Amino acid sequence: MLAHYPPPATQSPSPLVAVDVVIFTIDAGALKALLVEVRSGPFAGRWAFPGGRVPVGEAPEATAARELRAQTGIGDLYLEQLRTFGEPARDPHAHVVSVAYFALVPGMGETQAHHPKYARMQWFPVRALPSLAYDHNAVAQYALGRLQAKLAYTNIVYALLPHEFTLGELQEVYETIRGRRLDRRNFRKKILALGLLRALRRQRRGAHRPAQLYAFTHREPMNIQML
Amino acid sequence: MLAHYPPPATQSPSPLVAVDVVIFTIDAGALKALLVEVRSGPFAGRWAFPGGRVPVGEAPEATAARELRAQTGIGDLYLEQLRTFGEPARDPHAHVVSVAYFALVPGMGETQAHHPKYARMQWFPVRALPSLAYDHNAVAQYALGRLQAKLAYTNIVYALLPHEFTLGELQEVYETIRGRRLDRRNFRKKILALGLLRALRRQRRGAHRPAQLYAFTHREPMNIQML
DNA sequence: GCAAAAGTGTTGAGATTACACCCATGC
DNA sequence: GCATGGGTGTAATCTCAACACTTTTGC
Repeated sequence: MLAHYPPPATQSPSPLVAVDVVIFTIDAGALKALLVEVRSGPFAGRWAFPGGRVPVGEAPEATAARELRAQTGIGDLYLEQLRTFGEPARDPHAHVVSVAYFALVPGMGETQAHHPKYARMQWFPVRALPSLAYDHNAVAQYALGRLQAKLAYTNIVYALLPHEFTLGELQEVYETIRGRRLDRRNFRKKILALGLLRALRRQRRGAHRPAQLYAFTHREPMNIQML
Repeated sequence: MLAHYPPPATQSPSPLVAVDVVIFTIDAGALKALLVEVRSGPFAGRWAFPGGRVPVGEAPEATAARELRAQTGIGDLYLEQLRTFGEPARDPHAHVVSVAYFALVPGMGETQAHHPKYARMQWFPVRALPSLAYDHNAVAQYALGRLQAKLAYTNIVYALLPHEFTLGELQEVYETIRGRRLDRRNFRKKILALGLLRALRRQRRGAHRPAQLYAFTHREPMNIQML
């Protein structure tokens, strides 16, 4: 778009611009985040959140979505800006100002894609992350705080759940992220009173008594007092 | 710090990095923001939030604090990151990724400093801002939303008030920012019950009945359910 | 029949709202 | 004396938290 403006060689040097994406999912009753192994540089061999450089002419959010799709195959997800991390020392190789994003994908994404930049890719439980490259442990902590906070006053849980789910599964997501148990009767009263769910005509059959299936009436982010 | 790493001429070009600072204050019973007049470029003559380029080796937050002090003389203030705006089209001159900050200064700062980059500097009522340069109207809207939200669950009002103040003045700040009237008795009960204030031994004398003066017990940001 | 998850109401405590009158001062 | 903002309490309502038993199914 702005290609007719040449790179500003005459201007004073600027830090590099990058994005990092913290992708959360719920898997096996645990909150997990996707990490990739850094292949080269001072942090080679360490785990980090997926990301990449922002080229001139592309919005950082577009870079985040594009890199995510390229590296993981994940296309449809909830993506919001988290915070920008710009300490000069966060990357010893160069001063990189990184816009961190925060993404949610529903249960088990089959993310087995590959990317030349990274050796491996794996979901890690958020409560037990390894020592990460760059300042990514701080990024992870910030992202978890944001997720916990937004769970209370928005409806973004929808992005962590498949299209149909039981109230038990929904409650389990809340309990997993907030890290404490909730009363089942109070939870159901509250969530149903909000009118965000519609009961489907189907039930989930499992090892025990069948459970009513529900779906969200709206699958866009809304501000609502949930908990 | 990282001066021994030369500017990455070998790397692909990166957007420029800048900061913009939305400074709020309460003045004459109105919420105001500080704007400067852009002197050159496509937006010459328009108003914008103060800001500047982030040099290699400096954290964006440090740039924001430094520019603010240089341009306005304001040194001691509340400063937090707001959000990063990086749409390529936001600045027609070049792709500038700008980290926006959000600052609060207590009543009437005597900010009459000058800076060669800007012609004029002036406080504008936030509810009646002119058409701003870049995407700064969107930045303003985002900042106002953040201020309103944080007023409800933190104690950051302290940064908008002088060291001593009356409960009436405190309530007026809340009413100004939230844009609606509050019940005086309920407000006082609530705010005093939080234990964030201590009554001083002095009173404010004015045109009418003298009012008890209060001060905050803590002047650091804390998360607390205020309203 | 038994283990395991689903489903369902009531009560008490605390928080929030609504509301009206007297007080101290400057002019 | 009057206009103006300061100061104070109570009752009704709503919200939130605590709490136990029955149902349905697979095995």
